[in-house]
Amino acid sequence: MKAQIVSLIEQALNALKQGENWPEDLRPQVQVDLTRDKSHGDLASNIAMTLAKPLRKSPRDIAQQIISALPASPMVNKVEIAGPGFINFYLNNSAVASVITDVLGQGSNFGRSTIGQSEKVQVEYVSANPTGPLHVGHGRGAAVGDALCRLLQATGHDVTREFYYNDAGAQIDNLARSVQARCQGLEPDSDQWPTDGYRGDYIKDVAQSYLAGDRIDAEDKHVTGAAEPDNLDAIRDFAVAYLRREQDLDLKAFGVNFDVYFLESSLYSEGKVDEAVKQLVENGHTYEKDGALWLKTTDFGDDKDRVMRKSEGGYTYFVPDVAYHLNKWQRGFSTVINEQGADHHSTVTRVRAGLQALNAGIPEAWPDYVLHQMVLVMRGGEEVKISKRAGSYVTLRDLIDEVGRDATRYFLVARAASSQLTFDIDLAISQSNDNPVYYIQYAHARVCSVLRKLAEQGWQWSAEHSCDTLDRLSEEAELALMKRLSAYPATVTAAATHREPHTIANYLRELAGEFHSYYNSFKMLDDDEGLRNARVALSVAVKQVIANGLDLLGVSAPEEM
RNA sequence: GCGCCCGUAGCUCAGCUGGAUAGAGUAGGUGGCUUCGAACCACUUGGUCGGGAGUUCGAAUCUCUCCGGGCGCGCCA
Repeated sequence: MKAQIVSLIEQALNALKQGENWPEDLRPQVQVDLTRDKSHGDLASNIAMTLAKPLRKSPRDIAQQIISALPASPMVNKVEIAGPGFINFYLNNSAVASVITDVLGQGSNFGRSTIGQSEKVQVEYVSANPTGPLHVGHGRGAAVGDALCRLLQATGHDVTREFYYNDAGAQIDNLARSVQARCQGLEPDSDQWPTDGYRGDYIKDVAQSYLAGDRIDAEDKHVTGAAEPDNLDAIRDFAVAYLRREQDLDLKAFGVNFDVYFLESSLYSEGKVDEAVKQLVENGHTYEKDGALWLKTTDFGDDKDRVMRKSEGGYTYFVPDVAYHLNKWQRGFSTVINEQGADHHSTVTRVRAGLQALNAGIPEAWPDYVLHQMVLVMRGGEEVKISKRAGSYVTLRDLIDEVGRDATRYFLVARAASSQLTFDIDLAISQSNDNPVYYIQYAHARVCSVLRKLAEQGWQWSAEHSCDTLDRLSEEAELALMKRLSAYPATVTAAATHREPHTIANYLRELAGEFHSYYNSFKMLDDDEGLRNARVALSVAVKQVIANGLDLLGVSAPEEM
């Protein structure tokens, strides 16, 4: 209905443009918003105020001209000028109620759109190295990244979900030596414990499994333990596969899946790293200094140049990173979104600089980044430090087990990624009934309950027939609910374009709140058949939109609780 | 010192590309189940939107500058 009002205003403006001598280049953007206060009507536009300066007239005069030029519309009851020059539109009830017909007709497709035009988009998220179980920070990345993917799919993008991990290099060597030490019966506090070794108890589990000769089946790796404590290579392969499998299980329990697992080692084995380096050297953006090879990232906005090849001969991590992103570009992803922890934000400039230096026609601001800030974990009133090496640790699986999958996902995705997040485990566990996610789910379950009750009473209801009775919905609460429902599609597209899945959580909270309030004030299953059918239709529409929205967040919509 | 993020009610946080009297949860207070599920609702207490300056019809929102907190600033990833 918003689009129709915008169209009416545009027609009025075009008419005015003929009569008046408006500047040619004046192309006003018509903005129409749902009003916050019902005394301001249903929809309002600030167009007159934005035109005041270029036209050198008072906003209220312009508003009056626009109103006079507005074409008649069956959905508009009244138009008023208010305040400094707002144009307020009052809609008739049937125009507002048409959203119910839309929701019931479109079902799970309500809110979905094709604005993405099947653009190939890749989202890389989690991308944890296989050196330990996933922790809360990874959980936030998983929740945000997955919700982003769902949003992009809902808006018509062709989405690929990708997980990149480092299965070679110094960290993996540390891992292998740590497992080996456990195989030899060493404890982390031993003098002989490897420097920078991983001290967590899970290392002991890996060692035991290796010595037992277990077979490990991870998503992309299958390894049998060689049971030889001296064979560091075998231990390395086994440990990586073991921890990859653990992460797979964590992600599966969290309801997060990937299309592609990309191994850093493949970039080396397929010569992609050497190719990228060669290209960078040929393009003249590198130089030798102190026995190392440097990339002049300062040519592309970095504050200092970066070492590509260390004096000992190995590449620094960002070289395979650049090769990896070149590979993404070559795979045809016009948009790539990297969801990462903000502690790695320094890679953004570096990767982009490397890609520019390749001179491969990649846009300067490519790829996109969504960076989430740190998660502060509270337990027993104290902050739990996350340290893999120390082994003090809140794993994602602990959270799922203790708090529940739905609540964990909701908590981690309900806040803006740019804000730090305090996850109070005690609160999430002990007061789990006051959890906002249950509040939303409860609204859904309530409608399901109403439908069960309806059937028990022997009453019939169908979406098709109820549409004739929607004019019975005239209570303030009902009109407000319907307006809220009609705002859903725009909420979805905005969340997708701005990459802000948390706005869906906000929307659902408000929708659920309005529904609970409505439910407590009015009887759904009224004896009056017309009124009853109309109210049930509204309730079912609310249930549908809650289900659609929760699905975007990866949270379930239970029929009973 | 430089870069990024944050600073809104006691606490945790929303406030869409600037819009009409700043919102929610939680905590505190008072009420509401013989009636569709009380995991709910109604009312109520509580804020110089960190400070200051600027941009304009209008700023929590944009710009600048201070103050405070987080995270980065490796020939680690």
